[in-house]
Amino acid sequence: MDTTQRTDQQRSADRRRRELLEAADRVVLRDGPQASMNAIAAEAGITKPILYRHFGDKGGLYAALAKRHTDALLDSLRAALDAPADRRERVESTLATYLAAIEARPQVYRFLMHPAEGSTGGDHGFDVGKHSAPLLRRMGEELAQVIEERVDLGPESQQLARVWGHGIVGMMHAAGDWWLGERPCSRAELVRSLADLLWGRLAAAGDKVGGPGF
Amino acid sequence: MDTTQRTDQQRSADRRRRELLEAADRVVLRDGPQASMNAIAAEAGITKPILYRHFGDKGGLYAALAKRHTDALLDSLRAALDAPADRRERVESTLATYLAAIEARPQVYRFLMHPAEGSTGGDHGFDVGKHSAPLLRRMGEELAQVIEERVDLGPESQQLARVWGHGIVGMMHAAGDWWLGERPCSRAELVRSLADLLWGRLAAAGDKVGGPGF
DNA sequence: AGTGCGATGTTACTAGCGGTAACAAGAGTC
DNA sequence: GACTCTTGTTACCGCTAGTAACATCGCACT
Repeated sequence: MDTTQRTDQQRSADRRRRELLEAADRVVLRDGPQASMNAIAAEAGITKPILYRHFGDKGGLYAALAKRHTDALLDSLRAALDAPADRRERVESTLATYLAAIEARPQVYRFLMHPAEGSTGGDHGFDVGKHSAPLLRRMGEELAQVIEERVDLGPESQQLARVWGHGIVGMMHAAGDWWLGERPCSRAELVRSLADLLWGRLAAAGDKVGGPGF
Repeated sequence: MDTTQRTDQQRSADRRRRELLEAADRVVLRDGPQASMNAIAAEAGITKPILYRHFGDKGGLYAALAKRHTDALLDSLRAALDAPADRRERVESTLATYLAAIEARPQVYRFLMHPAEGSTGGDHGFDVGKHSAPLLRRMGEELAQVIEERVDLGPESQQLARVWGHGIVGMMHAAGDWWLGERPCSRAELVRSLADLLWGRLAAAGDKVGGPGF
């Protein structure tokens, strides 16, 4: 039968694909997101057309690469987010997990967030339009779902949860990006400061001397 | 004297530079951030080397272009941020100003946030490393300064203000990006939801039925 | 055996990019 | 008139993403 044959072939192709992805990973981690297809092919010990047969174009390869890392990060975030602890604790541990991840592998992080969008060759540049940083979107949606499941927000809870999901993820991302560049404080301090912000300390704090009119 | 002469020449060069920037603006707004130097030169009615004499390389041109828009946006944000009103009002009007700006000119916004980082030609690709989105950084620092000037945060206020500045800007950015893509609600609703988040509604809300253990 | 077929791999190429060198021409100064 | 500075050009380099055409191995089928 050709079913078993096709299965064998497909399995072999899948293994090859994984090997190629691992090679691409090494190159991207070494050369940054602007790693060339030639360099990736060389690292894998083959030549360009094979890469194109497997992934279509550069965008396809990058999307496959990003999906792997995104899935891994989201898994660890989910674990922190769904832990049986009180809300503040869960928020802090999620923040800490994210920050630890980007601290441990900053190149992966940069690749996921700024994946070298401007493909220059020809008109076949992969459509960057909306998919600028899929990881952020996915994290936002994920968080929104958790919020909506577990927090009582009254009517319009779904919409509010989505706004908050994307907003909180953006806060975490921007603060993490800045922190990674300047390292102005420890990770624990950053986590506490952000959690304090989410816990309404901005509203609770008083005005500074000089009055609100100035 | 050659002082007046040089002044004349410089003024003429500056005018030319401004014209070139406006042409580049038109092309970037039409073709997106991956607009080619050839296209920009053609739009300006000249050829490439002139662009390179004025701006050094593509990164220089993009930086000059970004600075113009960034300055303009920051000016209007500062106005909202420094208005003589109470804190919540100021926060809401700043959020509204930002969202109105990105809604009015989404292409400008995309250019500022995702400026086609991966320059492919040669090794002279402009160093994207840390300067991924200078606008976000500048906004974060600006906001941090305002917070530190006007809000009483006790000791370590400076560091806390900077974390919050970058965090809030990131929240605004991510939520705005998502909102611009999906338009799930009106601008006013988004502003209120985000302000509610900053005002601690996440901490104040109760758990949903099912208990915190689930 | 031989014959086809589908995957794997190569070399050699195109078109377009960022960036530069070399050269031509106008304008003001001595 | 010669000298210099700025503005502009054409023609090129090395690189990129992506493709076409050809070679080759393994396997099934008759």
